[in-house]
Amino acid sequence: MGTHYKGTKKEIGALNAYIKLIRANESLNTRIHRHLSGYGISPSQFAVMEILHHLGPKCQRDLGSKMLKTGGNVVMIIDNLEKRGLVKRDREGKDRRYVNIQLTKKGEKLIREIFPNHVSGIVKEMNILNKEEQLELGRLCRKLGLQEY
Amino acid sequence: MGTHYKGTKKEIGALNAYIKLIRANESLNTRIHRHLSGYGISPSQFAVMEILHHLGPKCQRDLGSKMLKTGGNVVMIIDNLEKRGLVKRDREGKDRRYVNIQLTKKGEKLIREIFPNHVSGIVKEMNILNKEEQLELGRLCRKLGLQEY
DNA sequence: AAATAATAGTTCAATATTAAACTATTTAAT
DNA sequence: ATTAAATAGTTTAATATTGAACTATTATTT
Repeated sequence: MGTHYKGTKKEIGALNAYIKLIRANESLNTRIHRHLSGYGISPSQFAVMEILHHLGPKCQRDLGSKMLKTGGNVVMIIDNLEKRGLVKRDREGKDRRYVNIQLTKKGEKLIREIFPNHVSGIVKEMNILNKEEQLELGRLCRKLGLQEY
Repeated sequence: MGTHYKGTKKEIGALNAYIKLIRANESLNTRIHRHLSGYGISPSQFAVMEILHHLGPKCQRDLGSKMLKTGGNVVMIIDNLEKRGLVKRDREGKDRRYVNIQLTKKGEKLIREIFPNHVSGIVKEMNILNKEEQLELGRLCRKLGLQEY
């Protein structure tokens, strides 16, 4: 593990931490999303349904900013969820630019069915870290994520 | 920040740490890869070129396993790099199943040009954590990434 | 009020990504 | 040696993802 780049200690330290972060993320995500394939649902589709389930209806812009994805991407994800009858679009607010997205009955039923597996998968994976380590990981990641340039 | 799910403390702790990990990763990656767009090179293409630059020629299977990507995906990435004359395929080993991938002169020149910006971007981002925090982040991430089920 | 800015969403082209079916080659089993 | 199993790579279909150009609507400026 670790970088093969020859640089200053500061550079090597930064690269090693970064590489481990992205590898942990990719490896965890692969395992945690494995159970979704049985439902024919993609990780992005699941992410949208989870937000709608826990936070209620949201416009596409809000969904995109929560998932850190672009507008065009959100259109595609919602299109595919709508085709399967899991969410519906509604453009009836005062401001006609916004499209409100909400789960259908079918979508609500599905996310209630899937979500417990999702949680137990995450718990199982994160369990290799104790409570304090999980808190520390969260603290470090939050510092990194919050930066803006 | 944090989950809105109502569950046990253990569940909430695991979910919060996980969410912060993936958000840090997505947010960091977006910023760190920004400089690539000027070269018309995608993050995946860059990842391949970086591996070939630091470790020498590799077959597609090895590239895939280092990047945690599927075989079909590697084919596509190499196709696009090959079209631009940045890498070349070579199927001349004893075992004719393997395709050896190596940087062309043009590819080598480009990665030498891009890589310093990449390193300085990562250093700049990781700099919000001190040396000890970077080590601790690496340790925690490695534990998470190494799990196998 | 008319012109201009900004905002939400859509479309499009290019690349990424996976999973599954497939081809070609090599290795193992009988 | 022939068959069976494993391995490396390719192809295909579906979804994801971005960035850029575009439409429609609302807010701001003058």
